[in-house]
Amino acid sequence: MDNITSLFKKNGLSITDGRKKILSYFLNSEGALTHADVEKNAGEHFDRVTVYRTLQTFVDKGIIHQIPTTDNSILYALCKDDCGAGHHHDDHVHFICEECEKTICLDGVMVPQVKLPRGFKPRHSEMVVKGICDDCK
Amino acid sequence: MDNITSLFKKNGLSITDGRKKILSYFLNSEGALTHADVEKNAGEHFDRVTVYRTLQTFVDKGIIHQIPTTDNSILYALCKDDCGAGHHHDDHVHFICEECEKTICLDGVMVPQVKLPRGFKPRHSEMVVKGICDDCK
DNA sequence: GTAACTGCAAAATATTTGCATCCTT
DNA sequence: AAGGATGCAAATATTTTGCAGTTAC
Repeated sequence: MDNITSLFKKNGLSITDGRKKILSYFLNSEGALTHADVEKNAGEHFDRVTVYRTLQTFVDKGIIHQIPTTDNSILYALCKDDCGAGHHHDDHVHFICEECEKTICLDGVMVPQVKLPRGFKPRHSEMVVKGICDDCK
Repeated sequence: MDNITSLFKKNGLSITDGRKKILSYFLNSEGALTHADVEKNAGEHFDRVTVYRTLQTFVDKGIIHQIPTTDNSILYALCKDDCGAGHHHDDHVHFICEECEKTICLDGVMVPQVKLPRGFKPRHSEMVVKGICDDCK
């Protein structure tokens, strides 16, 4: 039983051809992908709706996570091994380079907790840092 | 000639009623707003298209900037240099209530510094926390 | 008067939902 | 066989574009 299969099993997902191909695409790309990338390049034609549902399922199960962007296209990237359904505790800081415009996952930099005023219940925190990345400096 | 007028002048923009009202809304909110916020709450009804174009113009001129989120809703906030003297609207955390959909500026909660990997130069940090606000809890 | 701005209509895109069919277990 | 997954069609929602009328300078 390969990695992909066991990952699906672990999350209670049926092992289907489409899911295997889409996840393989992420593993082989080692980077963030858009919905359009998946729809066009995941190896065969997948219905647009199937891609929406598959990506959402992967996000829900903690297999991939979303990276915020300012251009109306959400990026998706693989999560670290220890993510599970509901708890993306690899919630890390994202860095946007103002030079090359690339968005980079700073996997080693966790979003810090902040103390909120009385009565505020946090559910999800996001932190985006803009500046100049290592390649462009 | 007030702040708003001179700011538009400085950027070569015509001084129109709509732009003044939308920018005033940002100044009075002192925080991040979505397209929908502007369309609904900027003081009068603005055409959806006008809001798109106005926000884009402000971004292009460096009057406001975009804060990416993962839910397909871009946040817009005033840029530092254009805030009133001594006011640094961008340094605090923004809270978005998932119940009432309001965006709240937590003026007392500063965005924490994070330690970035070698070679990364931060210029600007944003932090957005989503959850349930004091009113909706 | 001219160029820039706005609003309406409509086109183009993107996302969600319902349902019938097919596949996994 | 049962429940989940997929694909198609269609309903919604979002964003962009074209153009004619209006406003700022």
